[in-house]
Amino acid sequence: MGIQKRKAREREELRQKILDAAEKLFVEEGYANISMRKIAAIIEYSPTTIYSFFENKTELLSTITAKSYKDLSERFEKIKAEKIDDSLVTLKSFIKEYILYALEKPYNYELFVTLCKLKIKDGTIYETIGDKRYKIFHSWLSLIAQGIEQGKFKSSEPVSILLLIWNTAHGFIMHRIKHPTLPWKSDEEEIAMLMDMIFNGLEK
Amino acid sequence: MGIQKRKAREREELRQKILDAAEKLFVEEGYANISMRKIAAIIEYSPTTIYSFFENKTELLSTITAKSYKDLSERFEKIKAEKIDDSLVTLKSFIKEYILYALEKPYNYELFVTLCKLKIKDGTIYETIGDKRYKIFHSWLSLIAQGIEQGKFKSSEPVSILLLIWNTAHGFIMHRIKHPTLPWKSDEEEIAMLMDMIFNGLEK
Amino acid sequence: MGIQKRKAREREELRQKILDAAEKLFVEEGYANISMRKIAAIIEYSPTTIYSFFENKTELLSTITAKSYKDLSERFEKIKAEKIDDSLVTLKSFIKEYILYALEKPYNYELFVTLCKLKIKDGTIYETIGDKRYKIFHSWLSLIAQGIEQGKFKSSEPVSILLLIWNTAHGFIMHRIKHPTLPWKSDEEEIAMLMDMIFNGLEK
Amino acid sequence: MGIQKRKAREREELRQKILDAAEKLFVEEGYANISMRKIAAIIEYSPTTIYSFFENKTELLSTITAKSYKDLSERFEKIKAEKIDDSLVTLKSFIKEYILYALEKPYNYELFVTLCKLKIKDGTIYETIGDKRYKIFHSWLSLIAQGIEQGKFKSSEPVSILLLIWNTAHGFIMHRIKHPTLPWKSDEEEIAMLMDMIFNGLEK
DNA sequence: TATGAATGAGTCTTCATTCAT
DNA sequence: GATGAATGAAGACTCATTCAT
Repeated sequence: MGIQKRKAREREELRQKILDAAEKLFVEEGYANISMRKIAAIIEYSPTTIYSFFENKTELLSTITAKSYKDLSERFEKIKAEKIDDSLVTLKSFIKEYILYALEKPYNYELFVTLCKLKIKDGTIYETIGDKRYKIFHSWLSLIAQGIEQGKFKSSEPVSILLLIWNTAHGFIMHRIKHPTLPWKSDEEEIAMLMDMIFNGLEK
Repeated sequence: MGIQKRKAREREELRQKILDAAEKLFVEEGYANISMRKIAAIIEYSPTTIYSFFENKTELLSTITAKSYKDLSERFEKIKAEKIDDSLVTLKSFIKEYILYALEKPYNYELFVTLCKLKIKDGTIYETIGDKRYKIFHSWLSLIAQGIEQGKFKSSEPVSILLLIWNTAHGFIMHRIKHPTLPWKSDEEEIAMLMDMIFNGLEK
Repeated sequence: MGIQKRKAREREELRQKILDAAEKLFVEEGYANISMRKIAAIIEYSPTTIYSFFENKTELLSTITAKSYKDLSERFEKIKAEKIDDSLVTLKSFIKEYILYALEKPYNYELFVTLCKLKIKDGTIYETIGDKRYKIFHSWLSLIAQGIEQGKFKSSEPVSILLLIWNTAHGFIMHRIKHPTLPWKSDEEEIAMLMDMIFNGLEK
Repeated sequence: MGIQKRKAREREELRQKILDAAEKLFVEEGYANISMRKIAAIIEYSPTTIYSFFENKTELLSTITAKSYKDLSERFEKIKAEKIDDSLVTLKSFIKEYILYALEKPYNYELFVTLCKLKIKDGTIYETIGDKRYKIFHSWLSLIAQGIEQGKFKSSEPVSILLLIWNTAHGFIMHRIKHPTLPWKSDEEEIAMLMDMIFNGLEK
């Protein structure tokens, strides 16, 4: 039975190599320039082999996307696990983590932003990519709600506050990524300035 | 003479149809997926016809871009013409106009954002698309500098303030465009909330 | 009626301009790079205009070819007109003229060589381009025949002698044209050397 | 193993078919009119298939050319190997071989002649096709030099003699190929006549 | 008579995908 | 399970040619 196990393991490794190669291309040349041939060339297998793992290019790409999103999700799970009492402090670490992740893996962030569909209904936020559901902003929203209850915000509308924060973070991230030649300070400093503006603007 | 006029008009209309089709493709499939063939298919003419209007793909694309930017530029010229005394009031109308324009012509805005290259050197901002130079943010920057001199801002760094404002506006615009199903309030209200946050956050 | 005359003259001039432009392209960029568009651009008329003079590209090109050949023909007529007594002297001036013309208008020469069909039957030489018949080598052949009668050649076969001479001239011309960087002497000297070799080789 | 061998053979045959088709096009329509599509049509495969054998059109064409030249080269190596003492005798066999090869493989010869670039500097001859260097005429030149030293030629300029010989051979070859309906004698006889003319013309 | 407008076929090349093995 | 071979569709672009005016 050891043989079968090894085979399965090797196969899983090859699958991973494909995904890594695709992500590499994605990061280096952008979404539009991922080609099955190029992936095959990197892993030194024939293009056909890729098709034994993924139905077609679309499936491969959406697998990568899902992985990106999962990565981001997991980061947040870690923070949540730390269980900090102060709602705003926790919220701020979420935001910071979000921005840092985006700057670290800009292409993944762009993919996520491009493909994620959001809907908010009855104070609950639905986040879907393809068929899968996620819940990153869920925690943001409940932290904001807590903050409102504790009388910390000028506004009393959690959804509006969430959007203001999310939009603002996003704007910074995109410009930071797309205009690297602008005179940015260090990421730490930029994020601090941004946070200052946001929370000075929103807190009572 | 009437015949020639009509012909010229029809031709101009066709030219416009080409540009519209290209913009449509841009927004639906992204910059990389604009193809001469697809444009031709949309306008129901042969690809060759497009070449009777534009030298090549590059020229076509830069025409679209330049037009977007010119539109935006012109809006600002109008505001500037109104000559308001209070620097911050003027700045706010600029920002509002910027956002309103972007929401009104989202394709144009996206193109502009995608292709515009910015550089700031010695407190001057250089904005280039292809070979052409523009100067939209110029006025923002000097208004901010004025505001600083008048002791209105916490920070004394005009460039940082400019970037904070610009980023924030951009983040709102993109999300407002890309996630239309989110529970946005009216544009007026959203902009008001955004401005509140920004200026409460930045002003002394 | 002067008006009609003028119109006819203008039209003939335009036709000539087309041919000149085509020949220019032909000389500058080679047979393969003559395009109707380029011709039209040179004469500053629309491509369609050319079609009112020539059925199609093929007809235009064969017109040029015919003209080239006619040029060459006429040169020889001039020499013939000079009526020199000594058959070999006349033959030599023909050959020299042939080579000089070819070096002067190399593209025309190439066209002529490419398109001319030769047949020799019963000591008579038939030279055709398309449908037209010419008679350049006719005179060569009869001069050679005279030379043989006068006991000047080793061989007594006029056709073989003609071919030897023609081949040899052609080889020099083509290499002279195609390999301009080789260390050629002046055309005069090269031709003299060639003639020496040919006639020392063939004469008794 | 038999299967793999057969496959390899079939593939090699297909490769050869591509080269043959290209050569056919070259001769029928000229170098400029060889197109990947036309080749594909001749071999009844899709154009893409050709790209699995050759990187691009340039590589295909230079493969043909290189092959032509190599063929010719090898013939000469054989003669050289025979080491004959008399310089002029050897030279004559070289020339004869050159002509025979050209008549046997006229397409190859034409390609070689079309693409080979020659330069002579300081009595050395440089023969290049694309990037590659060859040395066919090298031996001719040194044999001629020997002949001069042995007082066999009227002229004492090896380069001029080489060119005279080469030009003359070329002229015969091209006409022999291009005008097959002329009343040529057998190749042997024609070559003999040509040699007679050349060497009677050049030798003391 | 001359042309502006339009096209279909062709140029090289790349790519996702399939199929027999 | 992996692949070599092959393809059809698409990419930008050029050109000879036609047709209505």
